[in-house]
Amino acid sequence: MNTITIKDDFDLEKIRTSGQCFRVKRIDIQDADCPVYSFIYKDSNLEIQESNNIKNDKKAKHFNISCSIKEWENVWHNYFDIETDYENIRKEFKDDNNFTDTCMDFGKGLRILNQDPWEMLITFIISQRRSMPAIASSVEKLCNTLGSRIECKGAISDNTVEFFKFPTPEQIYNADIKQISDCGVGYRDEYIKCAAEMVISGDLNLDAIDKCSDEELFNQLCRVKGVGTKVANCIMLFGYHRCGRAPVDVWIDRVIKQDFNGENPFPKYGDVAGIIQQYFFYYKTRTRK
DNA sequence: GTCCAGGTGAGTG
DNA sequence: CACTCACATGGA
Repeated sequence: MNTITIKDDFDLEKIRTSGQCFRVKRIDIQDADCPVYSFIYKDSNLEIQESNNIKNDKKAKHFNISCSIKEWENVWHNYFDIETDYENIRKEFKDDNNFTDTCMDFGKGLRILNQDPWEMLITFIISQRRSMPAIASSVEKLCNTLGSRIECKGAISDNTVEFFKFPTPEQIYNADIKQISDCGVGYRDEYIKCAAEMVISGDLNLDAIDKCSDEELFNQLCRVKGVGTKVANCIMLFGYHRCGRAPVDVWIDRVIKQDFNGENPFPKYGDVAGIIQQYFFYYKTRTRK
């Protein structure tokens, strides 16, 4: 176990409930000040726990992590988007209006994660017309049924933990359609299998399109059945870190109508529109106002 | 039972 | 282009 220090603009509980990641687990440990959070990225599993032992620094937080410092730097530092200065972004748009200020204050500590594009593609195909808990449930079933099992040692919560990787395109394509359907994905089962076929055949190269412009990347993603404007923007924001993209779902639609007089505010946020959107989304879904 | 959820594809005008 | 409608399922 190792210890790291991060600027006080990083909140694990907010990230877990922010609606961009659906496999983060919170493990409440008896007699511990802070819960342990478990994250998965490709083959890697991270357990991370805020440490309350060192409380002398107000501008920084300290965390115990299950991985090596090297793995933190190689994988998780980028995953959590540590290099981006969110405080500076919030400062830039402060006093824009009351609502924006409230949301940015409320959501301090959120990050836009750098997640696996393939996982984002399937996860957000599943997401349409579903609640966040329902999405999480389907994704977990998909992993547990079709994904490869991994055992890793040196965790915080226990000596060894097991987890399931997100299923590969091959694992999904080779699965019986009923296995996919049994994950509770409804009519989206065919979309999921289709997407896997496109990736396996090379028709859609998820690595190569990382180099594309926003417009071209958007168009490529929309070629997949079940991927429309909103889902494509989610994949771009959470899988390709295109922070100028602001997905408009039912919640953000309410923000535009209720809090901006029906006028879409996102164009004026430019290349951080997706980040501002995330503050709005988090506030709206948490408070349900 | 009813209503809603991080919407989209297909059909029509 | 804009508009309508069906769509499977689970949680509140």
